[in-house]
Amino acid sequence: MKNHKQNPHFILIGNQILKWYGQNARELPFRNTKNPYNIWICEIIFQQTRIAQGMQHYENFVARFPDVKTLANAHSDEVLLYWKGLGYYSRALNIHKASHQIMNDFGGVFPEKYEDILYLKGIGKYTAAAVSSICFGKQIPAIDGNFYRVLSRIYADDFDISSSQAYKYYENLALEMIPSNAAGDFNQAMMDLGSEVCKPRNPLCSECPVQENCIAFQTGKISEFPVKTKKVKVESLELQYYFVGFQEEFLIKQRGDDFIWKKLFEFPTDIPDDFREFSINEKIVKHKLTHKNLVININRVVLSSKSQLDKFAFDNGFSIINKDNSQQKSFPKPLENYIDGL
DNA sequence: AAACCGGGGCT
DNA sequence: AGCCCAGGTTT
Repeated sequence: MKNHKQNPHFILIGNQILKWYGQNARELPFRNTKNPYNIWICEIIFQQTRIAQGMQHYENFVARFPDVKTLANAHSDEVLLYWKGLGYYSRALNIHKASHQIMNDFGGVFPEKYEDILYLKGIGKYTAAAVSSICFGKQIPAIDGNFYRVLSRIYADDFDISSSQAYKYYENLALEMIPSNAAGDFNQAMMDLGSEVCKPRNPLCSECPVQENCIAFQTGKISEFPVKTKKVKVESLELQYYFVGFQEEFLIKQRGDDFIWKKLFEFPTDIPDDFREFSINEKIVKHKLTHKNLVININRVVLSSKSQLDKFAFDNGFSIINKDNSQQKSFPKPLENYIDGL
């Protein structure tokens, strides 16, 4: 690995990026506050999630849960409901757990120490650094995908950014680069530069404040960086569901917190043998996740009376929900689509 | 250190 | 069809 500490320009680069940010910062709702609660929520929502995709969720979430206490007092099912469609549902459950940690371990006040923030569920080094720098002025770099991409291009680093060494490497580099007393703005500058200019594809190098110092650009090799060798394995999987309904009501059950779709609601995955002969395979839905290609068989069991539905639910531990109330539960996307199409 | 995890948007 | 995204947790 190269040693950039001998590069006399890295402080200059940090200042160039910060100056660019002063003139080109995106106007985002959470840029108007340094309230750690709001910054925390937005950082979690925007983990692995595009700004445009998560913006409405952020607005809805902080409107319903404006502070730690409100969040801690809510039921986890309602927190999940506000997460519907975002994916990585562990994030919602962890936010809820962390709100309890803040109430119990920090007297309901969001902690200011980096180590305390890192201790909270769902907060790793990136998020702890982001909150620390933005809300509390700590001189800590928040290393995210944008950071890797921008710096790997500037220095034409050809080592794998998904390797565990990359974090330490860029953390050390960033510490030399952050303008003093401006870590929060610098970290956000890297996010904006990475998403608006130094984009994964078709970067706008003509608008880049560090174009002259970017080795990848100067050597015409922008498209070769960052180097990422990790390949995503995609597994095919078949799921069975039985839609058991009568008139406007049907059966649901809450998932466990293992596998996918943690704590979301779904249809029965199995039914007693004597009902299977009355089920028809109504629909096959294909659903792509990042790591799994799902084939979902939705079988339908039509019952002949309300009392039959009630007995079915009681005997097998299912809950009954009315189609009109299904919006109040959080279903996986393909099941939500099925319900909407009823 | 490496594997795993949802969904949407983009090319 | 593959890649990416304001990463964290588990093994």
